[in-house]
Amino acid sequence: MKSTKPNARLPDRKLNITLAEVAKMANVSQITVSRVMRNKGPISDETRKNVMAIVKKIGYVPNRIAGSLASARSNIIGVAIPSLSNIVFPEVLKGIHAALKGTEYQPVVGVTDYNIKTEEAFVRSIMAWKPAAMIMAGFDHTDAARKILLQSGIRVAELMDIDRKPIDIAVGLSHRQAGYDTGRYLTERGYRRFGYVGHDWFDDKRAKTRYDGMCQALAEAGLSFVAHSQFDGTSSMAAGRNMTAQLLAGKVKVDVAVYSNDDMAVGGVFHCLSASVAVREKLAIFGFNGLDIGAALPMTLSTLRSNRFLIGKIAAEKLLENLERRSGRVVIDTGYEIIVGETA
Amino acid sequence: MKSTKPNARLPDRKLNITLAEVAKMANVSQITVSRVMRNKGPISDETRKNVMAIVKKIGYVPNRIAGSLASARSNIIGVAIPSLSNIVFPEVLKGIHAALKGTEYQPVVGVTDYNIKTEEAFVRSIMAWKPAAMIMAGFDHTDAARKILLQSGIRVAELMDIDRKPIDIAVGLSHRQAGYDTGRYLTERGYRRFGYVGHDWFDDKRAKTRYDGMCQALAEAGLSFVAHSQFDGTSSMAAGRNMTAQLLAGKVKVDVAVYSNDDMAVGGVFHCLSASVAVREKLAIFGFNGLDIGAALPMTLSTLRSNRFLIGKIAAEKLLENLERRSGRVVIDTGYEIIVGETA
DNA sequence: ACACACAATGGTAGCGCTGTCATAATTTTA
DNA sequence: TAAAATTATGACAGCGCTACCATTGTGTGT
Repeated sequence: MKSTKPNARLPDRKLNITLAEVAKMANVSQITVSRVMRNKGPISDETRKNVMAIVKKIGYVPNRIAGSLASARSNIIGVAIPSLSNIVFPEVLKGIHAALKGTEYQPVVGVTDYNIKTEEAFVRSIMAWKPAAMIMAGFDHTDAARKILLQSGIRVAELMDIDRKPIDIAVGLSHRQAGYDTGRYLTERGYRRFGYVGHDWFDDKRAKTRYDGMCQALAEAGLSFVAHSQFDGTSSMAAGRNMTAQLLAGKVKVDVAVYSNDDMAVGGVFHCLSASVAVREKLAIFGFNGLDIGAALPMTLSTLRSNRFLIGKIAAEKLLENLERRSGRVVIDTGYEIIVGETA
Repeated sequence: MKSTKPNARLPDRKLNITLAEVAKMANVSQITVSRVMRNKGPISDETRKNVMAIVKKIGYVPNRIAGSLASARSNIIGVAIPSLSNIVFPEVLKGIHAALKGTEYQPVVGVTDYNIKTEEAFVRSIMAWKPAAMIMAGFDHTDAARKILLQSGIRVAELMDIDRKPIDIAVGLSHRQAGYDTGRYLTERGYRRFGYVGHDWFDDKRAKTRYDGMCQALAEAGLSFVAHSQFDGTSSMAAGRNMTAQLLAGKVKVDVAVYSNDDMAVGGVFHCLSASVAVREKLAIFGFNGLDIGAALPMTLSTLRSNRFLIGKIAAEKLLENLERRSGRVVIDTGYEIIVGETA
């Protein structure tokens, strides 16, 4: 025994109870125990009861690694999300967990930090576990990652928007349409001098798509954004506050500010509250996402609800519904809804 | 060939490239390829280059399931958290991901919905994957779960507080002490008539512990809470708003409200803003957690920073530092810090 | 009474990899 | 220059389970 080696195999390998031992104790074959554990194939009630009694007694836990190797399938579902900081993604995760609860499937989450190279590494690493399916939040992948996903043959759901062509399944909403509807809503309410308060579009292409949609709606009304205040980083309430201050300090006067999302918009409300700018009378505010905080604010936030929980839930359900990849692509629109609040 | 069987084994099993094929193509043995892939053992530069070229060429991805079975160890780290709704837990997850980034380990997250039976089911299910370690957010487990964790022999980190005795490693802060310090801070600032605004303690024992700590500090100053407004559910800004309204509507007048956490406290600030109650002059507000929103508010929130990210990060680092369970228990205090804001 | 279905069980051969030990070729040391 | 150490590689036997096929017994229809 070399003392330099930190560990030979598992500590006290013998402690691991195996199928074979259960089988011996129950006086049946291994395959019978296997069938009992998996509830598969015909087993007499008596045999089942005997086997289960022994399983309980000695605390046998099947080794899924061995099982997966033998059956060439695992109960793992890979989930790649860009960030955990933006509350939106934990909510998607919640939906996924909700759909997977009670099933045998386990989500394995990778955080990509908005980096498609990191995402590719995650995809590679998870593929080594022969996952049953994959969920990707977003449509930006490296060519290599896309190829791996395509060739794997397993189902792949790409979440958040439906404005781009998916590998297999897309679940989300049309951000272009959402932006367009936001523009329509605000022009119909009589706003004319539009300002945009946003965050970095590089990592958040969807914010850009919404912006484009809004521009279209404004153009149709003979309008356009007259001022921009864009933060060079990820969205946050603090950024929303600062960028709003900047927008209002500019020479061009605006009567409504459209924000890249609710975090930024809430920051805008906070700025107005502390700078005594009358929200709506002096500056109307419109967000995106429909976070809970919007409804708790001193004045409820006008925004557009994206159904993040639903996106995750439906995606996972759709995957489980049919784990074999079918021929055509599937696009599921989870929709959205304008929340008429007091700020716009 | 029976057409009733949906699939024999994996669809097109032949497409799965194995070690053996790489070995054959490279004219070396399987074990040599294995060593190249794992960067383990002595391999000549030439062999390595040859093998890697073929791996790249045919897109070989090692099957970790087979590897784990053979080596009796996996790179999975189980993570049990009670919820994804409370932003605190995604932040812990962030810390865990940060620590695991660049290592071979993959966290597998289970959400328990504050239910220890659900937690136990997750522990069982994850144990079937022979995880390298476990991270549990919280100390409440069923006896069965505790037994499984104890007997597994793997390292187990229990997060969030250090007021209770851990199975193996505890990482967090003393909520009792944090509560006590909150009490001291506020009494020293001259507040005398204390109100408590909280949420359900059943799922959140730590909130109760903080409350107890505060009571002790108040008692030492000859004081005590004169009013309570407790919400029968999980914390939220909306609940904080309503409960604050209720507190102020009560007969007993208070000059400071201590909240069970920042979500509730922010709700309190919102109520004051919309009901024109002068924060601090009429009602001082103190939270717990130190969320980002507190700093973005029209008036910065006085609160106590718990280092959630750090808790997750340190826990994961500590586990990796030594994956064999040692003799004694380890307790790591990640500390906290009172944030002196404008609300108290 | 006989073929035929079907329920209940078992034998066997892997799944794709890694641990262990063995071997051959080289270099270093005394 | 022989012996020891080191480097580079390979053979082989599993890891613990499940797919596949085979085998036995029991009831059913005609």
